[in-house]
Amino acid sequence: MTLLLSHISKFISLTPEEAAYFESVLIRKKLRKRQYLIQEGDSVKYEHFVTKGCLRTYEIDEKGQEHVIQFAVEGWWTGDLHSFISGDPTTLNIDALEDCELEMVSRQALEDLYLRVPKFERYFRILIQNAFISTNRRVLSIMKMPAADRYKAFIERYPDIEQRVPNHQIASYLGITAQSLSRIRASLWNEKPEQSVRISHADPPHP
Amino acid sequence: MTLLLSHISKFISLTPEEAAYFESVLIRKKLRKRQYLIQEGDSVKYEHFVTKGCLRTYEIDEKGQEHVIQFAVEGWWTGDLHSFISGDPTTLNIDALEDCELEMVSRQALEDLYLRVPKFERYFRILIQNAFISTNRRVLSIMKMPAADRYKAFIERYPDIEQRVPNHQIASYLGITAQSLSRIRASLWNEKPEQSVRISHADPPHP
DNA sequence: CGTCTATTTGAATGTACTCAAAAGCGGTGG
DNA sequence: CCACCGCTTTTGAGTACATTCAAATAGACG
Repeated sequence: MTLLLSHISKFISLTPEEAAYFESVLIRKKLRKRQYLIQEGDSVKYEHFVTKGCLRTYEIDEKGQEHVIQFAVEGWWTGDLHSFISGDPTTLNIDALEDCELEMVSRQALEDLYLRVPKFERYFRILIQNAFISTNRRVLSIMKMPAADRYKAFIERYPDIEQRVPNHQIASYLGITAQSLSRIRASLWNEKPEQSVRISHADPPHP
Repeated sequence: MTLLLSHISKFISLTPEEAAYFESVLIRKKLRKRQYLIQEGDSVKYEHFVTKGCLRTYEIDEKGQEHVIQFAVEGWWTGDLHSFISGDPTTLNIDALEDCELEMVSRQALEDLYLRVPKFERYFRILIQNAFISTNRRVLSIMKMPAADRYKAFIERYPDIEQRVPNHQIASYLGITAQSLSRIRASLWNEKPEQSVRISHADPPHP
């Protein structure tokens, strides 16, 4: 069974026919590292499920600053729901941090799917519900935790992502600069020196 | 037609029977100012639609600091989706800022409703979708805007709420202290003195 | 009126930022 | 294979914005 179908089956159960129908509307796509999936100004036509690789969603503000909104790895959906639904041009960019493989559903296919297999309405409701809950948590964590704690929480929660994504992008996700993150990491070194040797040749910085 | 039904009819259309069935599962509730709707530790049994009044959702951190997550006025849903769905005890508090009237749906009633009138699955999917999109925007605005701009954006977007809610709670919603908000407001005074007298008669700006 | 809460203001502190530059790492082409 | 180039990470110094603590003023409500 594909990664996507097994993901779906955690929430709803499909007959073989329903599963086959669903698979028939999917579009597959490969992306090379650094390629864009979506660029600012596009009208977003698909929602994307990641079967392989890692992507990031970010926005660029007036000052040219990038703000990372989301990382997506295997088993995650990504895209821009707002543009996907409204058809408005997106303000977001999504690009591949690694070579990627995606399964995509178009708006039309999804609407048809909702009518033909209403269970999918439930599947996506639950997905979005979970996404909503976790975004809410993120708002709270930005408001109530200092940056260092947010970083610790991040590596706790997404240890896999932390390994695959450059620090300055994690910094952006956390809402701080790369420099600040670097200093935070340095201060964690002193705090718990045991954990510092995890990767390999990483010596504690030394003045 | 009730406020709730007219809200629903913006997204799905119901037959009179479906509407009647829906209304039959609703529970009405009144709340006096300062009363709790939900308290930390509760297992949340209902989602609540506000037909009258104004409520706030907040969390208290280890240091005893309150963090306002949401305000809800007429036409909004409020509650704790996470606890509502999982049954876990909530970490949130919701209380009434004014005397309130609510319509409530229980988890069981909602599940039954989904089965009997699957269109509701769509209604709530769309609701949550919108909530998700706007929370995402909030994350971005916290990350990329200074507090003063966030405040300006807030009063633009929710002029009604701004009138009804004490400043220190707006400050909390914005993720800043009441003192900081007070200084921000003072600085807006100098910046655009014309707007400061909005309520009474408009004098030509004059330093 | 008096009490309680909300708002404002001041002064000192702190956290994260900007600007700038050095060091580290990785990929590419000669 | 190595030298070079570009990008990432680190470090330093000075700055800005928001915080804390404290106290005064202003409003609301009984």
